[in-house]
Amino acid sequence: MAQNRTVSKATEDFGGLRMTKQRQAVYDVLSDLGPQHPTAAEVFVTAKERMPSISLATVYNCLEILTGAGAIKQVNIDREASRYCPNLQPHAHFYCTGCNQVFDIGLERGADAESVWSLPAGCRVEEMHVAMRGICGRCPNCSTAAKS
Amino acid sequence: MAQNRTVSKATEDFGGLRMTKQRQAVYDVLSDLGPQHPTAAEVFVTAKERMPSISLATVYNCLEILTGAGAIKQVNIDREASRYCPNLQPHAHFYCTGCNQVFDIGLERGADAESVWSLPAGCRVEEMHVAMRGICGRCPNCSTAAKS
DNA sequence: AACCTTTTTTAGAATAGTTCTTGATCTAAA
DNA sequence: TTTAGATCAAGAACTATTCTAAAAAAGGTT
Repeated sequence: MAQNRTVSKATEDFGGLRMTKQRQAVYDVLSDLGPQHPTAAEVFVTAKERMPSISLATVYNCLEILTGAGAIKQVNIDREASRYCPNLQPHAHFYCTGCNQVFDIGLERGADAESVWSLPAGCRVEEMHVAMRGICGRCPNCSTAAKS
Repeated sequence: MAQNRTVSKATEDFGGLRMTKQRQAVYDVLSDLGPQHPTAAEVFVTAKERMPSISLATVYNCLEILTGAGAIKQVNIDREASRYCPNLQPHAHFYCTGCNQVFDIGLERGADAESVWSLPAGCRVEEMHVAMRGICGRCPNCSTAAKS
């Protein structure tokens, strides 16, 4: 996971953002836990193991700043706790109600998610969030459920 | 707005749901305020004008029950307060950061929102939420912003 | 109608996630 | 080294929502 990201992650520079120890730690935790799409509280637990002085408020602060700088993405599914993800490619999120996990879903080759929607003229989309909910069929629990 | 819905709204029957006075009131408020996508608190204000005894907890309860019965849809954009909408057609939501309003966006004729995403085999989507954020270009405020 | 059971409503307390506040600490520049 | 501004830590505060317990309403049965 995150193969070709690992090399550069420690030195990546996002729009003149000052990479403090805390921000780096939060970013690193996120890129290590990437596919798990951790919540702020989950990031905090792992970050605290590595840097015991870090506080939850700081984790929130860092996540917000990293999001604003475009280094990570905030993922909201329903009104559950926000999750964070270091995948900057355009992608959707699939929340599996069987195993309670969030998966990234890429675009089909050549497809464009925006064009299926009939946007009024003059409408300018700056951000698009696509979330699906269902059964992933990957885990034992889910593959049984998927058959029904 | 809601032209061909108005006639039937008072008598619509959603899966054997008991249509209590409160549920009817909440549903009516929602279908009157439809395009505004009101929050629970906003529904409460208008519902209370019509039925002064109604409580906020009941509004939440009714909205949940109506959502579960498929009579209305819950709309979540980022972590802002949930909004509710009586439009049952498949549609996306456009949140305009210029005028702070939410618009429904329909599918292009013949288009399918799911097929642009490369879902792993066995994955079964039960629900899909699409939210966009940007500038609508409809109001004076926004049409200026849209040009830049 | 009178009784019983179940559902719904109400009002307020409780909760969870997040944001805010304050003072301390760090950083970069002069 | 001093100074100004940015960042951090800890805990209080806030907000949307859910929970709880008791009262009220709605059905169903005699």
